[in-house]
Amino acid sequence: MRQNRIRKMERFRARGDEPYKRKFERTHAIGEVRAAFEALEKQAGPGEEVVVDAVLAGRIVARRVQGKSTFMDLRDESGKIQVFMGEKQVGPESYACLDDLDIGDFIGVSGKVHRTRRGEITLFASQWTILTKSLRPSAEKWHGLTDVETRYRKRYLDLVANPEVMDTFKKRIFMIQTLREWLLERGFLEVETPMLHPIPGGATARPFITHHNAYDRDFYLRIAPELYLKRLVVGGFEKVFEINRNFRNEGVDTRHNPEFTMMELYEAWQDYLGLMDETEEMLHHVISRTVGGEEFVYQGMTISVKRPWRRIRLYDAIREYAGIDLELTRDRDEAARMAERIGVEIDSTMGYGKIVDAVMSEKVQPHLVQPTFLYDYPIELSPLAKRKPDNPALTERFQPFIGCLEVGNAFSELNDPLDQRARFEAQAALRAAGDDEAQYLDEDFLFALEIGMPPTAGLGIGIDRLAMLCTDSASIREVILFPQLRTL
RNA sequence: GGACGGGUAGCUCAGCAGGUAGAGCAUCGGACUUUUAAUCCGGUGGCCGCGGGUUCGAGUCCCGCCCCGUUCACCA
Repeated sequence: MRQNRIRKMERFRARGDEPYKRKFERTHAIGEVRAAFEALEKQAGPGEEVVVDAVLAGRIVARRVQGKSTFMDLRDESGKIQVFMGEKQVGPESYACLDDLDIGDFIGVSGKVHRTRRGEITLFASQWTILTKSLRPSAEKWHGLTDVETRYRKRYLDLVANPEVMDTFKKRIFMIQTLREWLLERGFLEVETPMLHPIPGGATARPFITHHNAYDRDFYLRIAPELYLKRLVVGGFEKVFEINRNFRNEGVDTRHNPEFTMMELYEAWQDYLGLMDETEEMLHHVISRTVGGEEFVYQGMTISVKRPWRRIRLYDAIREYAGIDLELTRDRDEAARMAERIGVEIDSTMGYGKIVDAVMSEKVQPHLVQPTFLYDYPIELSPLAKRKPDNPALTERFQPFIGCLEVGNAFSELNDPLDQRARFEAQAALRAAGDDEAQYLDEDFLFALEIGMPPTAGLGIGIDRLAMLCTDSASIREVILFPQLRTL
């Protein structure tokens, strides 16, 4: 089949017609000409014929040949239009060359746009030219491309065969743009911090390791930008954010890709409750703009982002949904017994914090369909968050959940350098005890805190998960253009 | 890493009682100037994921491996 197409390509060349053209001047994108035509039709009187002259370019996605007339569907990024070519209209010589076209080829066409008798907006061609010859067929016209592995490994085929996939990614793009504009309008400055970290910090996760040859040092792909963004706040930036990739060397599933996109912001003079208000406003704005309303459906769940959102203390949520009161104890073993009694599996390596976290994910999270903030987390789970003044076992931290997905994480940032050092040391002890996800001690970050970071609140939003919600995608791979698969 | 499901033509899929590998679409040839999943007639096309085994004979049964999906474990 490929050989056949190469022969056709060569025939164009033999006729002195380059099959891989350079620039092509269009008068309209396909979507534009459709809109222009429909607008004129609305103005036109009854029986009055509407015609638009147009030069269009696009990929042939379907072809219906009828002897001396041929219909094709032509698609560009903005839409699809039917093209009619008649032997009389384009000339017999040019018409004969249509034999050398295939589905997948790019052509340029000029002519007049009318409606056919059957009501289809159609470009009646007077001339056409090959722009790019395709040498391989992509997919079947009716079923498209459904093989998930091919869709992910060869995303270009997915985009060609399944137009709704492009819609999904355009929604993601729009969502990020809306988020960025919201932040910029409120005076946040977008910054870029390193991807290569000498010490991986800012989250509890296993890092990817790489090597710098000239320095002969190992570096880690960042697991979070947090500690660098806070250094900027130390330096005097008061409102900063970054939208960029994080890398975590963990398992891959429908909600986790090894590289994922995170928005992190830091705001001086703010605390977690104030930031909760801002987060609610921000997510409400971004989601409702992206899905086109305050309600949307995610995996069969109807979700309303109408404000105000529910706010519930983590321990209260556990009491409500798990029926146990973990706040009564700080003892690891007792917490483990309570968790096991309600069927949550606990293993001996889990500390108090992880037990609370396990109960939350298994018993609480599945109920958080409508937007909900959980807040006030135990200190063991939050080594970078400020303690609550009235209860040093808790931190000023919250997480927004929507559609049972955890979409973010925020807290009043710990800016007491001595407390931060003690927390890092506790993490180091966990690490020594075999927890390879415990956080590393970053001496320079502590130095920065000793210089002084003003009161600050920080927020991270998982962009991919937000995109999943806005596009009703069951898997994170549906919202990442090139998701990570095993190399073949 | 475990469990379950899957890998057959370019695409979407059938075939499993072990007996020469099938359909639709695409493609190639023929008819057709208003079709839109066009229609009608005829044709081409396959390391049946990879490797081993059982058998006269394996897409089909057995063993090992690879890849994908779902899920559990770990995590965001």
